Amino acid sequence: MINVLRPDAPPLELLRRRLGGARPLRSDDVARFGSLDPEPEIHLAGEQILVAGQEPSGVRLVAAGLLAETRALNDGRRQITALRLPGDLIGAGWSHGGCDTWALTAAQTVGATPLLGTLMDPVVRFDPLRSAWAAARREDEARMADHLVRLGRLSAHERMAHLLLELHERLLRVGLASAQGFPLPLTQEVLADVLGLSIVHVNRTLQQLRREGLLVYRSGQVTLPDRDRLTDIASYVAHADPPPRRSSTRPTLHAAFAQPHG
Amino acid sequence: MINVLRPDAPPLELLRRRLGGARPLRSDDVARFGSLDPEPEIHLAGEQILVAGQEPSGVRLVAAGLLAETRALNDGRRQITALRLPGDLIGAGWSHGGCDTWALTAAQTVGATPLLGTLMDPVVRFDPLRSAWAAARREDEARMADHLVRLGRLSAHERMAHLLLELHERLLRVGLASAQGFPLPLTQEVLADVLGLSIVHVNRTLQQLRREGLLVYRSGQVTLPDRDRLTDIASYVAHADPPPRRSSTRPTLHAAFAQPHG
DNA sequence: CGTTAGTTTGACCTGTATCAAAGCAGGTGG
DNA sequence: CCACCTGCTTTGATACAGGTCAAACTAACG
Repeated sequence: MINVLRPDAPPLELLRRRLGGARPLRSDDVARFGSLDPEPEIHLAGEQILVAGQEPSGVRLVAAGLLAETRALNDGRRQITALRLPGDLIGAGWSHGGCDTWALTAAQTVGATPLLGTLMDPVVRFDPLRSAWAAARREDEARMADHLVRLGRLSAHERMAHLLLELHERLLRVGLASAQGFPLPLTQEVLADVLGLSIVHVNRTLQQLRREGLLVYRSGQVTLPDRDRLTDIASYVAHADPPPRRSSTRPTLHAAFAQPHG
Repeated sequence: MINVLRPDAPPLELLRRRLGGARPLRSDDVARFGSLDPEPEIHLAGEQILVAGQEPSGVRLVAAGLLAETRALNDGRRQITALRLPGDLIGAGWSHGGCDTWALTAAQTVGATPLLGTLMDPVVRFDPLRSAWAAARREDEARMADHLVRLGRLSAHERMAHLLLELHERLLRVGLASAQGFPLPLTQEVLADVLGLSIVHVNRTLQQLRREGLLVYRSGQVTLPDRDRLTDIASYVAHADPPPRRSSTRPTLHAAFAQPHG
């Protein structure tokens, strides 16, 4: 039924891969805390999963498919603040404030509240899973900062390259990508809403990447023939390993704000 | 010494105001958990406070002055991912991943690790301070989503209006703004780096707002003569009270991503 | 086959960036 | 007290990235 972005592994294993960032988790590291809800929920493509303002009841794990968190303006403009892939968590503490969550493709989610609830239990301290969980949260925030830079300071090309690399990295971790590429069943409209561009310009940007031999994108399947060059173009910094991000180039943030005058 | 953006209240009271969002905290709600470090730290304008990649040792409260979290690209482009005002927290769990933190003005921070550490202590459950803390984290995330929308989908004018309203709201809460305006000792370069615009364009945008009678900005002091109109222009949604953000206008996120073809 | 959602193309327009230079403090040293 | 820096703001001229509009093309789907 859900045949695209369906991992080869069961949800719990997916969560293990996802949370095991720097140092992999053993499967009992995860299982020890309990299990996921037995009954997964199925979402149709285009279905709304979480509503802005309405505090979600708990945490759910994306088991298959692709979700998006969106903000919409009255006039129809829309911004996707995050794409959620299999292995990602949504709901309390994970979804962005004031955003709706939609299924971009047919999708499947399973409840993870009890499992992640125990994780917060006081009895548990200094546990591999717990620190993995904290690391995952930190990564999530760092990716949001990435997104801010993408929207604020990168050109359309750089943005697209950057996004593709991010998705590749994330899908790779949960076993949904190969070294060369990954499935990406997205409309150009969705890409536009992620990247803060118009549909038409997304189209042209994709074409240019193709012309440059940096991208093959056919029937929802992305191939990146030259990741190094893309990385270079996008100033992409991987998050996989510990992120030793170098600091600012400009030596100081020139200050002296004593008495500006507007 | 630090005379701009210095609250009239001591740091602990500042924290109380800041965390008491929807329902105000009583001062002993906060004090009960301990006190802040006795020894505040002074930062010169332009000084770097936290370095990207280097996990900060704990949490600090901004007691006075203005900080920025930044990401920089090799070629000198820079994006400010967040402005931190008095009352805000920085460090573990609060600062954005992979960002440097700078003092934009002379500033003062005080350690809050022990206080907020006890807050996470298991013994404490269902406490006003704890839920205020959680709400503050949620708001922080929502503001980041705001920022994403600002950069991705708003025009220069809308961005500026939106930012001014946000700052006003935040400063108001900690008692640093009046109903009409607030101090904003920022360079146009900094505004540009927040809004993802060029310095020159920030200047022109400010001028237009002035011409329209929506903004007075002199010697680091902002006045907003017509907040309602600004709110309208920017599609600004306040965060102060519980945020009942209405959902998308477009009824569905048209899907059918079965087999797109790039 | 017609319908519908998505992609592609072309022509054109505009918001914002860039470059360069001039104005304006406030701070410093003579 | 003036003259000069220096950092910031303002202005003008010009270029370009990316938006908008409209229409044609393509491919699924019933």
